[in-house]
Amino acid sequence: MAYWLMKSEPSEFSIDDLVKAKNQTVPWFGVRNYLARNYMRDHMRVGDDVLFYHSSCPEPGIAGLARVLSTAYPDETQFDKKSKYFDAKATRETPRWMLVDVQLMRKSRLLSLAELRDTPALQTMVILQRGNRLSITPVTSTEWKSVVKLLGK
DNA sequence: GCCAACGTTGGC
DNA sequence: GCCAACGTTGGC
Repeated sequence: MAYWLMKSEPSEFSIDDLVKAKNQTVPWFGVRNYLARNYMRDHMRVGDDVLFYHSSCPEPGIAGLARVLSTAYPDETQFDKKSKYFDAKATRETPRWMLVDVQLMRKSRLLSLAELRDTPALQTMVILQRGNRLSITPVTSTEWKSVVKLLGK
């Protein structure tokens, strides 16, 4: 069992969108970074736990808990000429971008970035390291437990 | 394969 | 809107 933090811009896809989504599940489309892709393709397993993080917004922070619902499969948006995620170099025979399905466990209070920074037990989080911009990062079990504790219940 | 230029991310 | 950080591109 592994733990992950996955960033989403709420203007594009928020925790409330996930609450409303069919089966409260979303294909994690739009990742266009190789390391983040590799985490999904090579390291995520069904049942892994996910921190759903809101980025590039007025109140960045953890907005809910989710889990990995599928193994990796091709991201359809890479084939869609009308999508901003279209990739001319990707083909169905040799897809370049893979994703997993993510299902809501529960929406939480917003655990703000400031609060994360103020929590000694969370200083090791990749997302808090200087210069880190990766949209998917591994989380340790210790960090996970600390976050759940801060969220309460 | 190097590396300068350029583009993107994302908090502030 | 700024800008630090870092990934990608492309000429050589």
